[in-house]
Amino acid sequence: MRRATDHVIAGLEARISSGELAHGERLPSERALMAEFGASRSVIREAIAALSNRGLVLCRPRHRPVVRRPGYEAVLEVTGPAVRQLLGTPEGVESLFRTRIFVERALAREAAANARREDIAALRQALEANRAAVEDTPQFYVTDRAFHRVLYEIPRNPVFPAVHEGFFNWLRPHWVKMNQTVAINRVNLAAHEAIYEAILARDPDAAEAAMNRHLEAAWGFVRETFAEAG
Amino acid sequence: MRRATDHVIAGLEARISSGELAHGERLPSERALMAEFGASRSVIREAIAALSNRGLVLCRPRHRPVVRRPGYEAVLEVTGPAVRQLLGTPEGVESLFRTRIFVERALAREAAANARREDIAALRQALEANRAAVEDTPQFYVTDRAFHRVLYEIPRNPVFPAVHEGFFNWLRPHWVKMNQTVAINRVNLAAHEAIYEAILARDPDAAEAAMNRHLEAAWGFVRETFAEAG
DNA sequence: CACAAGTTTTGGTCAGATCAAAGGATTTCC
DNA sequence: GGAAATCCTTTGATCTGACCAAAACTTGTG
Repeated sequence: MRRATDHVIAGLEARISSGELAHGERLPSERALMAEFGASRSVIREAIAALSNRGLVLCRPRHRPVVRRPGYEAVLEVTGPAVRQLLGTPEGVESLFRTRIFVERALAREAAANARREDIAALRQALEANRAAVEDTPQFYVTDRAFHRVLYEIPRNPVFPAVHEGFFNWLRPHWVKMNQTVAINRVNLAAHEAIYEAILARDPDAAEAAMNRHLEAAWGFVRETFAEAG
Repeated sequence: MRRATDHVIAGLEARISSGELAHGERLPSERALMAEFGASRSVIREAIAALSNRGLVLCRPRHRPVVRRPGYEAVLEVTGPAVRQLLGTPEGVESLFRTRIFVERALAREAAANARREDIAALRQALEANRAAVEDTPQFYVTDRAFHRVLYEIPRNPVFPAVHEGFFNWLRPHWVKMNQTVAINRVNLAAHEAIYEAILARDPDAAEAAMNRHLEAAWGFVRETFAEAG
């Protein structure tokens, strides 16, 4: 039992993945599509909504939907609303943060074992940006994020940068609520330095341990904020 | 700029998370909802579709939507269609498989370091099921999956079992296409034994290495199948 | 050539109607 | 009495046609 909507979805999906509808191009108007597929606007509209939820088109209210090349970022973006549901509860936040810790410990190990020369250069550059921004809390957040980003790029697997985006976007609300101070920035800077040193020394165990200390401490800060906020 | 649909979505979300609409209960009929929210069926329908995409309700064609408690499985399920888009390309499959390898290497290490007595018992039980099913290929697939599942449960973080579901469901089509033979089953069984031994010996490095060999070999089998299929 | 005003297109929403499947309620039959 | 077949109401899926306000496009003007 197929719904008419499914037919339209399949048709549009085909036209997108065949490249007939190119990335960045606007979708035909709803009325044009109803002529093309011989369906009413209801089903066209429903199909477009479905494509939007699959990350194939980007919909803004009152604007023509825009075709997007499916990518890992799109997947994470689509996942956003569902994840936010889970972040309503403290346990949800903790689960997600601990997942992040798990991933980044492994990333630190991976970096120590396999980082190339250019990776290490990128890491050092990010570290210097940290140092330069240590007095400027908002800017430090940006460079902090960039430092971790480098680690997600080292495996050269496009899934990881997308996961990085996901973690940071989902957890940001809980992060900015935190009391960010220059003192904490210094702690984090020192932690980054330790991680960098361990990676430079090609010592996976030390890198993992340093990352673990860093993120467990960060989690402690976040949890404190929770406790205060009640 | 708010759309009427957003209002209905918010209203239903509230009624769900407040428990007024309990898990497993059926949503009111579309006609009832349009009376309640003073909106036309179009917006009600669009709102329900949106909730479905957020994993808050489960929709089957021609059936009344059913309320679901938001959970990590729901998130992964919602992500499914988008991920499947990416799996259309061989690079997509490889990225996802390598992500799995990355995660399970870390899980093996984690297990060796922190598995409790009951975890190890579960692992041994799963391993024995592997042994018993080694001649029965379809059954071996089931027990194979169960063995890996145990590893995802060891960190006691609800995100991981959901990720396990995701990996297996997404990759299953590429797995079943593979030439599964008793010979391959034996290879995998031996690999599982090696992983188990390393975890039992509390040797993270050996556990990670064993897992790595296991999954790289598996990836080799999958890739061969690709090459044959063209 | 840029910018403002006017016109057409188009997404968001509504109202009302049809149809076939789902879900009960009812009756039939062992 | 309980399982199975049958009837009837509800309800999801789809269609038609319409209206409005915001976008997108066109045109006139400085």
